[in-house]
Amino acid sequence: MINCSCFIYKKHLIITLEKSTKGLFKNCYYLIIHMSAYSKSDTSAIEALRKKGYKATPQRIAICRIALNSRAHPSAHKVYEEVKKIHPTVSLATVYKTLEVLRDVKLMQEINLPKGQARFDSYMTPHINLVCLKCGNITDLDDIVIGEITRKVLSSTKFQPTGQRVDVYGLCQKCSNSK
Amino acid sequence: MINCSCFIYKKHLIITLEKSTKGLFKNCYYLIIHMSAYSKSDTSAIEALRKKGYKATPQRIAICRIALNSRAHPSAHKVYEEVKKIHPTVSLATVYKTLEVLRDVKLMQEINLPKGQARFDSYMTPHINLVCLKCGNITDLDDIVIGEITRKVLSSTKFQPTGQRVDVYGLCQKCSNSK
DNA sequence: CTCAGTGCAAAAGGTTTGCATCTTG
DNA sequence: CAAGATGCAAACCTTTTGCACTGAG
Repeated sequence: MINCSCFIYKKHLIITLEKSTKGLFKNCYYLIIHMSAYSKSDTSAIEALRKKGYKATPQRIAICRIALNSRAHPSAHKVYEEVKKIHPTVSLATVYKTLEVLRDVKLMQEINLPKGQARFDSYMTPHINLVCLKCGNITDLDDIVIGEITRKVLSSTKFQPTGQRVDVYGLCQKCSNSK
Repeated sequence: MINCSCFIYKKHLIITLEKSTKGLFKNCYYLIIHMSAYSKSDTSAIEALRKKGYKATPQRIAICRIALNSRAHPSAHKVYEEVKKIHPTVSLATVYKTLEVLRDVKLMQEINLPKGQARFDSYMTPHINLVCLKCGNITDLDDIVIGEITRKVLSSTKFQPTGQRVDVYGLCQKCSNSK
């Protein structure tokens, strides 16, 4: 076992090499590893797709990598922009079809907002979306209250819940300060 | 003070006249009053509009009457269809503009759903929307849990909430039976 | 009498679809 | 090699906008 200090910067894991490890990599002081290339989601996404009978095409894997690793709640168009950097010939239609598939295999959910396009959320644990009405940013907030909701629906109605969404609209700290 | 029995049938208040009151209306045994003509929302909507500097035009009042008295979470187009029965020349653009105004004066909120158009909800007390993924019906459910959400956001973040929405997706009783 | 509101038509998105071509399993 | 996926363009739909005209306050 080797101990070394490391930190994460813009989706890269940056490892500072100590004397003991430096010898292993000539002329190197740091190891910079792009995390998405090693992220778990690739294989787990492929599995999830195949389990439901979907084919794991390169386009779909690229879309998964981008959409599932982002906590920024990207729009379909934003995902498209990112995917194009890897697959320049990809089409918006494919992105839409893939996002539909990812919803089907329960890897993400859709957030529909007033005025504008759908946004996508790969954080599937029930949570609160804090939607800023000024800058449009969406941040997630975990809370136990949320788990109660499905339980209440089940106990008081004949409705069969399969998913849920909790949005709180308002102003984020930045926007309420600058108002 | 006059006591008489009455009941409501299809938005009409039906008053059965007793001996004591019968004399006041010659040859009448019932008074049938169309409630929407006397519903509170007309005057309260007009007040709410004027308070914010909006003019209370006949079109707006008609849209209020329809949109605010419906618990069916109508779409903009559905509201338009209904309003046209009263104002045949009304345009969809006016409906959209008015719904925007009604949101602004806090008389209703918008529900954005996957695949399709926005739906409108005039029930402004925090509640749960039970959205059936098969038939598209939306029913409301009151629960105290919901009131907790804003409180939690306030106590654990710097976010300034102004509104909220809780949707639970799934199958309504009818659809889960017929599946 | 004035400014906001209306209605029309056209524009502007975002999303979906049809279809020939290409790929995965 | 067959079923399914891609990519392109066109179609779709909901929503918004521009503008001349009308009506509420």
